[in-house]
Amino acid sequence: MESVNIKKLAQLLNLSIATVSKALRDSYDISKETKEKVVALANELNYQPNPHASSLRKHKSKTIAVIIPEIANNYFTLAINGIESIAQEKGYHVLIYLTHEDYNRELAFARELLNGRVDGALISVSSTTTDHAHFKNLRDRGLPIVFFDRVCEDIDTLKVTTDDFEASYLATKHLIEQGCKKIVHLAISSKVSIGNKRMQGYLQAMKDHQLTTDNLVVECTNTDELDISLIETVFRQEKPDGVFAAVERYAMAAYEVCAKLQLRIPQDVKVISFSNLRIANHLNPSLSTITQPAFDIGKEAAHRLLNNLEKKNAPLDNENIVFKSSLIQRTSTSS
Amino acid sequence: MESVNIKKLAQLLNLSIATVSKALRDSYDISKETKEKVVALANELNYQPNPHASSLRKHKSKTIAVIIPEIANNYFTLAINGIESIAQEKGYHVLIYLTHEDYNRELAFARELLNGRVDGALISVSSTTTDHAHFKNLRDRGLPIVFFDRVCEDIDTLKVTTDDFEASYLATKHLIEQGCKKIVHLAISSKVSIGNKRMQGYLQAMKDHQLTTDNLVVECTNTDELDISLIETVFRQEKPDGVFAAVERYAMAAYEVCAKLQLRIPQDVKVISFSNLRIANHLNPSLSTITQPAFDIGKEAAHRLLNNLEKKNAPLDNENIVFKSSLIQRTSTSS
DNA sequence: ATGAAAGCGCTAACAC
DNA sequence: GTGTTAGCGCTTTCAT
Repeated sequence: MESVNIKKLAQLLNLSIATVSKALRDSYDISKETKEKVVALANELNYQPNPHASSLRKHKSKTIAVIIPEIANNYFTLAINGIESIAQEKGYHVLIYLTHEDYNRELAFARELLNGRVDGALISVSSTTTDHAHFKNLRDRGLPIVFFDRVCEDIDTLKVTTDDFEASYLATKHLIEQGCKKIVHLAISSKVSIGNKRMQGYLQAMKDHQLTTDNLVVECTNTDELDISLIETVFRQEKPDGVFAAVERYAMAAYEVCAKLQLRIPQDVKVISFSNLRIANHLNPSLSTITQPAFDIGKEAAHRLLNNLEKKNAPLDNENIVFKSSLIQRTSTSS
Repeated sequence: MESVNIKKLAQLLNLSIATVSKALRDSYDISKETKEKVVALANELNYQPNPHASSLRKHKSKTIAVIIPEIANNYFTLAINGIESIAQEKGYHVLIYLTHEDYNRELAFARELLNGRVDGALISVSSTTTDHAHFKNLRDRGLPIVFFDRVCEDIDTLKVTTDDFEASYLATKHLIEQGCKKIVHLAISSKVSIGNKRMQGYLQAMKDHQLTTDNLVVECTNTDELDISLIETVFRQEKPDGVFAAVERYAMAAYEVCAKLQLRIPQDVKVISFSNLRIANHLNPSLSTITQPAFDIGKEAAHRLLNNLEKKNAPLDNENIVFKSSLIQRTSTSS
C-alpha cells in the first residue's frame, strides 16, 4: 500500500537511514539543512512512518484501549467523547472494546491487553464480573490502567468516579421531601461498584427517615422486557409512590410500566433517575435526574492515563478522583 | 511488560523459533505432538503474540478505523455497535476517530490511514467536508474503505445508506396528509450526501402537492443555540404548521422553540424527524420518526469490509447498498 | 518434520 | 554531523 519508507527517503537523498530517521525526529545532532531537505522530501512524498515498526522497536504503541460494557448509553458516549478529545490532543489512538456486560468477553480482552498493542487502558467493569483477577494481573504486570465509573476497589490504581452514595442519598431524600413514603429502588447489579454505592445511598436515606425498604429493592437486568415485568410486579404488589432508578434505562422502563398501569407521573408515582439524557427535559413528563459530568470524567481519566504513560516507571497511584454529580429537579418529582 | 515471546518458548521446548511459530499457527508440516507441547506451554505461560511484529511482517494489522463525525448521536452509536459486533466475531480491532464535523481533522486522519496501522476504514463524512481528494487518495492507493450514511458519491467503493430521498418524501407527505400546508425543513448541510437527499425528498413532496417551499428550508448547524435561534426566526416569520427535521437534534431544538413560543405540538405545529432515539415514545409529545436500521447498517458495512480484507486484491465494488428506514407515527404528527 | 536465515521498517547505541 | 550496525518479535522461504 505505502511504499515510501525511510530507506527510500535515504536513497533519494543520498543519506543514511539513521540520519533520515533522526532528522525526522528532529534530533539535535542533525544539521538544519539536512533536516529541512529530509522533511521537504518526506512531505512531498507524503511519507508516513510505519507505526508497527516503530512500536515494535520502542515498545510503545501510542494507543490506548477503552473497555466498556456498552456504547448505546449516554454516559459512556459522553465519556468516550472526553477520552477521545484528550487522545487526539496528545496524538494517541483509541481502540474500543465492548464487553456487552459479559464477563467472558471482558476476560478475553484483558488477556490480550498485555501483548503490547496498547500502552494502557481505560476500563469500566461489566455488570456480570465478580472476579477481578484478570485486571489485577494487568496491574501486576505493569500495564497502566485507569478505572472509571464502574471500578474495582480492590485493585490499586487510579479510579475516576462520581459521588454515587451521596447523590443517591440526595435523590432518595428528594423523593421523601416531595412526599413519597414507599420508594422503590431500581438497582443495577450490586456486584458492580456503582450498583452497591447507589443502593447504599438509597438504603441510608430511607433508614434515616424511618422508611421501610422491605421488598422495595428491585435488581434490574440488561433486558428491557425483563425489567419491565420486574417493575410491573413490584408496582402491583407494593404500590410505591416513588421510584429511584440507578440508571436511565430503568427509568424509561418505569415510564413504560406507569403508562401500562395507568399511573400518572408525578401525581401517583414520582420518578428520579441517574441519567445523562440531554433531552430529559422533553420527556413526558420531564425527568428529574442525577446527572454525572461524564465528559469531564472521560477527559480526566484519559488525561491522567496519558500523563502517566509519558513518564515511565511511575506506576499510577491508588487514587480516587471523585466528581460531583448534580440533581436536576423536573416534573417527574414535582409535588 | 510481556517477556514471554516465541524465542523463549523455543528455548524452553528445545525447538527452533520457526517450529514454534508454525506450531502456533497450526501449520500442516508440524507433528501433532510438537503442536500440542507448544500450545500447552504457550497457554501455561499465557503467551500472547506481539501484534506489531506480526503486523510488520505480514503487512496486515487486523485493525480497522471507524471515522465518524460524532459519537453522542444515537445513529452512530448504534452503527458502532453493529460494527463492533462483526469485528469481535472476526477478531478485528476497532480504532475510533471523531472528526467533530471538522474537515481538517478528517484530513489528518485520512492522511495517517495509509501507514499500515489499519487494513481498512469505515467512514461517514463530516458535514464541513467539500473536497473528497483525501478519501480518493486512500482509494487510489488501495486502502479498502466503505462509506456509510454520509457517503462520497464520487468515489468508487462500497456505500451503505438508507432510502433518504424516499423516506423524506414520505415524511413530508405524511405531514401534508395530516393537514400541514406550510412545512419547514430543518436541513443538515447540503454538502453531505444525506443532507442533499433529504432536502430533495422534501422539495419533491412539496412540489407534488403544489406547496411552496420559499423561505422554508433552514440549514441548521452543529450548535444547539444557533439552531434554536434560526428556528425561532423562521417560526416567527413564516408561522409554519409543520416541521420536518433531517436529524434528531434539530427536532429537539424545534421542541425547545415551540415551548418558548407557546406553540402546541401537534395542534399548532406537527413535527417529524429522522431519529434513532429509543425513547421517542416517551417524549412530550411522543415524536413521529423516520428510523434507520443503524445497527444493521453498521453490521453490513463492517461485514463487507472485513470480507473484502480476507480475499486479497479484490477491490471493493462501487456498489450501493440501500437499507429501508421506517416511518413511525406518534403524537407529534397526529391530527 | 524441523531449523537456519533473511527481513518487515524503524530506532538507538556507538563509531567515525 | 553522519553512518554502521544490531536488534524489536515475528513469518516465511528454503534447506536439511
